[in-house]
Amino acid sequence: MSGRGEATRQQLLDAAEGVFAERGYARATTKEIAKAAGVSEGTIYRHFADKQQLFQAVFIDRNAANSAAITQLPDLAGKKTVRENLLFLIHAIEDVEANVAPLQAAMSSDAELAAALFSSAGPARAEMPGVAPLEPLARYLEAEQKLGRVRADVDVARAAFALFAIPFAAVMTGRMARAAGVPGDVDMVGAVDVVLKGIE
Amino acid sequence: MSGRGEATRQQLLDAAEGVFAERGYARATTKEIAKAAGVSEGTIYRHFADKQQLFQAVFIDRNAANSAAITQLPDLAGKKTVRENLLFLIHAIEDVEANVAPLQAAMSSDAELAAALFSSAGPARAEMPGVAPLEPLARYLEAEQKLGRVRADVDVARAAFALFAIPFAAVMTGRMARAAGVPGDVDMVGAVDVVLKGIE
Amino acid sequence: MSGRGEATRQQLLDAAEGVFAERGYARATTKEIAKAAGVSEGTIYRHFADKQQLFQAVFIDRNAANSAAITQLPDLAGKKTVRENLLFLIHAIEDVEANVAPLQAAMSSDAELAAALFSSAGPARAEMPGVAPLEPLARYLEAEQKLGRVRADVDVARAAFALFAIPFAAVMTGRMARAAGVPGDVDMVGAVDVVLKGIE
Amino acid sequence: MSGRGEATRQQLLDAAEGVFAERGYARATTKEIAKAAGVSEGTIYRHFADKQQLFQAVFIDRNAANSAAITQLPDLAGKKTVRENLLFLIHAIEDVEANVAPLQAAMSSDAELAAALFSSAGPARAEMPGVAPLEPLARYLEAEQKLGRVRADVDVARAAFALFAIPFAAVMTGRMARAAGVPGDVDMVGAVDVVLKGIE
DNA sequence: GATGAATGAGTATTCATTCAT
DNA sequence: TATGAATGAATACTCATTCAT
Repeated sequence: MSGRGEATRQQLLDAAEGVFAERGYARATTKEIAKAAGVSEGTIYRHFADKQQLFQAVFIDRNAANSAAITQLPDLAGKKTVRENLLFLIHAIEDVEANVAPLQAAMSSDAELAAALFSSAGPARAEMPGVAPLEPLARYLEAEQKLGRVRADVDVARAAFALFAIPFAAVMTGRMARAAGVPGDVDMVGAVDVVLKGIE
Repeated sequence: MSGRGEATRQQLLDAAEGVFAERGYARATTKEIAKAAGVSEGTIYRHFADKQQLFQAVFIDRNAANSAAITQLPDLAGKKTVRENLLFLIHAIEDVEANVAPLQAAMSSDAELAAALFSSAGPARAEMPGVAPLEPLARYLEAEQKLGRVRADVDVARAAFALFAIPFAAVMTGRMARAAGVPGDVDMVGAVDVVLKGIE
Repeated sequence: MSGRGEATRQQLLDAAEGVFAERGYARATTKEIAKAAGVSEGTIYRHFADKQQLFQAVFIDRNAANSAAITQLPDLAGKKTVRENLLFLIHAIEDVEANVAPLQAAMSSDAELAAALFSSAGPARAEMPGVAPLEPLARYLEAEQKLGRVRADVDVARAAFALFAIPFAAVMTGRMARAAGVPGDVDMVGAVDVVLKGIE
Repeated sequence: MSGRGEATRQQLLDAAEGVFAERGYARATTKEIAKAAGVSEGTIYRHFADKQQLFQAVFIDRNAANSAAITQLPDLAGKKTVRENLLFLIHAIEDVEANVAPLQAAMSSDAELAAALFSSAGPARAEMPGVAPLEPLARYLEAEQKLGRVRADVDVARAAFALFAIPFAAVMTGRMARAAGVPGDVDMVGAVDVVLKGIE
């Protein structure tokens, strides 16, 4: 809320996000982050207790922005076609995952880091970054079910997972493929259409 | 003729797999790996040029065993029911992913590592660990399609991805959830049933 | 403005010179150098990119001081006697060589080090440490030749080498003898007198 | 004197000389020496107590061969011209120094190594490798002096050093120059001629 | 005698973190 | 607040040496 201090904090968060995403948590050095933020190394420690706290801050920050975007999506129910809405949703999830994936990867390859991050306040599963979109997706399907645009015998939770899995897997395998230097494009739309047939 | 040396190599591969999975690539120290293998640190370098090569060896080793198991699964076509076969396949994929996931995570959080690993002999996407099951799955669906047990208008490649995404996402999110100390069980069977409805 | 940092750098240069001279390049450990300089090991790398650059810095530093002393000696021509001047020169060269010899030894026993040191900016032979005194010596003889105090038929370059070789060999063999625990004194003055007879 | 054992010992000495000369003592690894000798690493220790003893053996071996060549040179006195004989001598010394120089450099840059080498039996200065040629050279001059071909007022010891210094310095500076990638040719003959003028 | 697998002490270098200015 | 010099613990890797076969 104040001037100088808050500004550098934001610079640090932005710089850190980029470096963490590019290099991974372990390979990201405080030196590089400081340089990217245009501040001295010592300055990091005036704003964050240590590297882990900086990571956590980035993670929370990014996730807040993303989940805000997704949470209000169930309102689409009833408008346009189900297919259009679902494709919209799927791409939204893809964006979210693409944003969080690098941070997630860093976390999931480092048990200690993950544990430390969630140790104090074990978050509800719904709030867990990366899985967060599941809930709004289920609620959207439920809404459409009430409107009769989704079959009554569909288990919305299961269906939500089947749909969510598509952009999730697409982003993850895409990352790996790119890292390996292989073209990793996936036809998400086609895959969603398959699932759609079982739902509508 | 392959006595002492080969045995040590195996011990190292086994120990390394565990440590890499637990700590991630960067946090895994050669010291810890050597200790877990019950050998001295120097011994690692008699068997592997460096840490990266050790990781690569573990990765290839594990993946070879796993993909062997999956590749011969398309033969199931025509036997039992499609649902039984698919559930069997999905669980097989789950096993594979569960095995490779930790190494994958280690890799995908470290772009440089991944690049180095696949740089020399860029593998075809089909051989890429983690995505390898996609191909056999598609071939299985194709076989069933010819037998009339899968709808003719289904794009088998897209459907395969939709199915593959389920155990893939289940394993990955499960790992993350466990790391975060949250119960992360997913009803894979239910999700597969949703997709099945669009296929059969 | 050049306070703390510059002081530490000087301490490091001084300490490193001693350790390199005593132990040779390879046997000189960064640990010992740091200890001798009264700083931590990490500090070395804040001032020098690596051990080799530290050595190079020491080498250049020492040589700069020494060659400055010698370069202005040709001005002696015409004053005192030729013999007095030459003996003065010869002792000056002895001092220079005594200073540079340990570093030279460290270098000449390590071809890769030497190559690396001079690779980028291949210096002219005249500037090469250890041989640097040759040129001023030749110029002094030339000046005396014009004054008629050195025979006209003397090739000054050759004569300079014959004279230069005396303190050079004296210092080098002296070092070796001392290392071997043998008294290695050489009568440089007598040797110079022999050469003088062929010149005057 | 026996078959296999003695042969491998010689192979090791030859290989070691090459590697020591090329890499210097510290940079020379037992692995590389063993490979160059075409034997296994362990074999070295069947023939030499440790790396230092191997170095010592090489050093003594090489020096014995060289000094044998030089010791019998004083017999030249009276034959041909003094200049021809001296040039012949100077080139012989050059050869000796060229052979021993790398080993010498290794030694003189490593006080501990030198001390260890000469610790047990402190050799007389005359036997000290690298300075060994001084004595025969002095004796040759003395012989010529008696024959009246060298001036009576010349101090043969001093003159010997002045002459010896020329090939010594030529070889040493030549090594350094070559290492630095600079052409380091020296006109030894011209330098000797200068000294000759003071002697004949 | 010879091998080569195993050792473990040692080395240069990195990097998160601290602290005087 | 910010700096950047200093730290020191940690790390991957090397290499002379040992020893069972």
